[in-house]
Amino acid sequence: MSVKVYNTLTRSKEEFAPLTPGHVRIYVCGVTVYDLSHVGHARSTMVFDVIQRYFRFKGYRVTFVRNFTDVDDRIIRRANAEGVPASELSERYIQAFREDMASIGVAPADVEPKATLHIPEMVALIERLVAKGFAYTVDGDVYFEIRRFPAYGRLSGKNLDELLAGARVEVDERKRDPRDFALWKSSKPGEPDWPSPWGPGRPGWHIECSAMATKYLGESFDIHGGGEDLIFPHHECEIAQSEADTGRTFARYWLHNGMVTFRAEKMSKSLGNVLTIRAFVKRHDADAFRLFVLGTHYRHPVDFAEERVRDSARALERLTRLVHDARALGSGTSGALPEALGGVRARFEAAMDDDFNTPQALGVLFDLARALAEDRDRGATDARARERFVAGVSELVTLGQVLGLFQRAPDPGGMPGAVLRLVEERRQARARRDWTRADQLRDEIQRLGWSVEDTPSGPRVTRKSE
RNA sequence: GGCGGCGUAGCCAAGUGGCCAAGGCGGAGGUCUGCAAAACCUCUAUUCAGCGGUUCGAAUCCGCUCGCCGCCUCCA
Repeated sequence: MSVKVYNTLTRSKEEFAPLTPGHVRIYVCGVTVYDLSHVGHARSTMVFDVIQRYFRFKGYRVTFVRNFTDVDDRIIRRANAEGVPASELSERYIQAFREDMASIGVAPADVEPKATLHIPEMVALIERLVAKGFAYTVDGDVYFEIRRFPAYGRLSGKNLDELLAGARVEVDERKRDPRDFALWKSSKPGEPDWPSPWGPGRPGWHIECSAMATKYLGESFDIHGGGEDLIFPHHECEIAQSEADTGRTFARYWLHNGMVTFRAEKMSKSLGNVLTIRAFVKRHDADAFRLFVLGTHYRHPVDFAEERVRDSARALERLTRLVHDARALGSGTSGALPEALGGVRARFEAAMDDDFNTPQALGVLFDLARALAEDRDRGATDARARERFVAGVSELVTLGQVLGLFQRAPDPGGMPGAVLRLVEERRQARARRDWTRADQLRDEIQRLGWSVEDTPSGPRVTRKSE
């Protein structure tokens, strides 16, 4: 079965077929590194992480590029405010981004290019656009001339006249058309700059993605992704720059994720309603966040709420218990998947093939989980149920990992000796039916931040969440 | 104002023309258990914002109304 993707360009679901059979090339707009990333960035990055994982699962070779935009007004402003070079500031937040993404189980991209390391490519592209008559120079600035590219507005569905009527475009008399956008900006005092044929300056916002995508994926490639807030102007401008230059289709499928909102408003720096990934991870489990994010289709908005993440954590607990229980039974199985599980993968793939319908795919996993729990409980007396259980959990883990779940190794212990001793003492107390002492010990263990549950196979000790 | 989208059970969320409207959380009852917790089982929307239309048949298509959001300005 082939994958269907919703293409913003055509506003419809299309059958996905890569330009090169068997090889998917994806470019996703990363972040502008001027501050810590928040859960909105996390969602976007995670969504494309899952898409990328799914293509690999389907057997495609994937080249996945996610850039860092490390030259920008906000970076410069902040760096100047802090009195550090812009490069130092952006490098700091690139590292922070990588740490944050690792903490929520997002895999690194195959290529993670930085804009400032691709200035020559950008300059060359701008030169070609000038030479071809798509761009013009004014006082050391270079602008893209929108009228020369009739398809401008197609991606975002903008009518060019209405764009003008909107009139929130800055008025700059030097531009031939107020809607023209900057490819190159001449440097001002206190700004980093690079040499160019038009004098020292820095690249405009959109040009870096055109240059880097082409460098790593070719003039024409398969998927370009990003948040839906990038559709206009960013992606619109990328298309104009790249296609004006090459005369070829830039990206063939444009995928956009919905925003994370907070109390129904878009989470963004300017509204001041952001929660950083860092702050988030202190309070919640990474997989719970993933379940929370993937529980909504990637194109729809997600309204962030701590209590909903906690709901996801409870749901996740059901899955992880199954995984732990299966590990306790040992992993040796006959490999052959019991027939009862045959439909699970097909249903999972059908959901994911349909524009990455992760909520539906998760539904399949929970259906599986229910069947597995039944088998587990019968496993004590029923060998076939037991075998089905172990094999089924292995399938659950396999499919869960396609969604990026279950990446962490099973808890290696890490239990303080004090807790360990109390647990053992309590076990002995229970053995001699000293319930008073046992309950005292349980309270003590809880005060240390752990909880004990008694199961037929002994006490189950876990770190207390919340 | 223009463009795009959303409104499904207490909460979250799939489903977009035809079996009983997925799944999760919560809730109720039950099993298990020294207790507790967890787990497991069963139940939990005659109904899909409202109104009208198309159709043998609509949550799903069309129209209108109401409410909400995103983009049009830096933004994942």
